[in-house]
Amino acid sequence: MSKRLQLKTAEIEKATHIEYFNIALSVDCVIFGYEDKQLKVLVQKSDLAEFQGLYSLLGDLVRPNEDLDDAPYRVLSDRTGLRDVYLEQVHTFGGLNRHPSGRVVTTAYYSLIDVCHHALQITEHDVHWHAINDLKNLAFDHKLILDTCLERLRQQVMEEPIVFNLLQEKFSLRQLQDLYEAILGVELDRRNFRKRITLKNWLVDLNEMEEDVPHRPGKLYKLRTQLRREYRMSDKQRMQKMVV
Amino acid sequence: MSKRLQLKTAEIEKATHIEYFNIALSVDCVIFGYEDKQLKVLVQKSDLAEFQGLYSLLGDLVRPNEDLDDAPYRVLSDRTGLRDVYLEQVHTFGGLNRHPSGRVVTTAYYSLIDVCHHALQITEHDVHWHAINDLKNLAFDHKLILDTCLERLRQQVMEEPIVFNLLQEKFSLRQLQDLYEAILGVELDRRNFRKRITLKNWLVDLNEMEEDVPHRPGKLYKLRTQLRREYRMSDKQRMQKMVV
DNA sequence: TCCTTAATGTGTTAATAGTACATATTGTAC
DNA sequence: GTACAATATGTACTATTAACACATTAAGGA
Repeated sequence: MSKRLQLKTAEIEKATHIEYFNIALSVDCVIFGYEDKQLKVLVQKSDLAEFQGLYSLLGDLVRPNEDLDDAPYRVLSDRTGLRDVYLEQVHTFGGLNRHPSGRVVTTAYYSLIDVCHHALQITEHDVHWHAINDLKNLAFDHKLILDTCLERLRQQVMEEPIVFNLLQEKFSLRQLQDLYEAILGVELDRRNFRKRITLKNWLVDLNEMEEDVPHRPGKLYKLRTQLRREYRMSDKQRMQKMVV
Repeated sequence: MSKRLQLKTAEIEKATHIEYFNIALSVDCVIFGYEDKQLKVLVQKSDLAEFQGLYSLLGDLVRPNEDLDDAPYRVLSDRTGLRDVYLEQVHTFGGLNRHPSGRVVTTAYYSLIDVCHHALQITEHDVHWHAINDLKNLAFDHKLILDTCLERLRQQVMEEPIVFNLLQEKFSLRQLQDLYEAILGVELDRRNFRKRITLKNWLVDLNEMEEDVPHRPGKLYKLRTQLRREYRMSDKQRMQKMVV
């Protein structure tokens, strides 16, 4: 696509003059994981002098021939090796000075992935998991982006069966409750938690037991196959399905 | 800002080569109004041949030196004369072929304004209110944008006191219920509705009565002054307040 | 003036969801 | 086999939601 493309609308005709195309568009991914009873996020060392010593989220510029919603999918695929991840667009941040190198507007997505997934491979040595609670500062406005995504995640976990993307296929109710507590940052009553979960009818009892635990083993469950399919899809895939 | 700006990060250094800056960024506003017991939206005739006869939302390209969240505010101000409107960012649409003239990514906002506001002036002759229920097609992907914003509005009306932006200062409970019904598209029980509203403690009884109605007049209420201030602010203003 | 009409204004009950809390059971480890 | 620690389950209380019926007030016409 050339910058001298055939512009047809009045509003776009002005663009060539004032160089409207001088805004770059990026995506930033808040990639959540769950490990050691802690909610974690994938970060990397910032490569900007301004932010020396700070971590930043994983992101990239959107390519000229790339659908916006494909970009975070590509970032996930490139940096973690994972495909078919859960992805959700959250907010677009367009402050004038959010990027020290120029005008970059970024769309934030959050993703939920299984830290133990066999296909997960983090090759870049400076990319690593970091507990949410220990992150006070991030490069750019990435702390704001993280907080915004975390808030959205907290809103959604009680309504939609999405947290299972953070767990392995089989899990006990205790593990599930630990996860919810890590996400919400509160302690939950075990009996009421079990009641709420069973009421939602999301789970299937596998009639299997935990193994190699230093206490009485709990029953194992998995997410209903139907729901597992539905909530492993990216935003874009879901939207396409809605249209169909 | 020159296109030859000092790029510092690796990811942005690639930009100059591949012409990443060839993506234009726009905002589109779903401006809701309420009239004749119907939820309406401000639309205008599309000026593109491809969409002849179709309406489109009000939008504009984001200016190089303009904060993203300021752009819809400017659109509102330019096209309706209104300032201090309620504005909420909803979603960013970045499909490859959503704009026939080139690559334009758009961030959608919805706004709630009072159709009877004294400062409201729609000067452009092709801009007008259109009932939501009669709109089957819009230019571009604007029908999808409208639907997405409407869905978000429906999610929010029961939680936050925002619908009052659509009404004049004084209103009866019947008028308020009609408005909720128009937004949600369902009929509500009068007694349960009144109970829910009074429980939320949003309203102040003005000890005044409706006048010039062809039936028994109802009591008039207004939104608490505190809330009225809080929920008349734009997204950006609220976020700034949160930081402070 | 009185009666009809149409809308406002309020209360009760049943069902459902949510919260607080106690006891029995099972497997591990000593 | 006994102490321990975690699983598993039930019950009473409260709050919220949903369904539903009747009295009251003003307008308008006979």
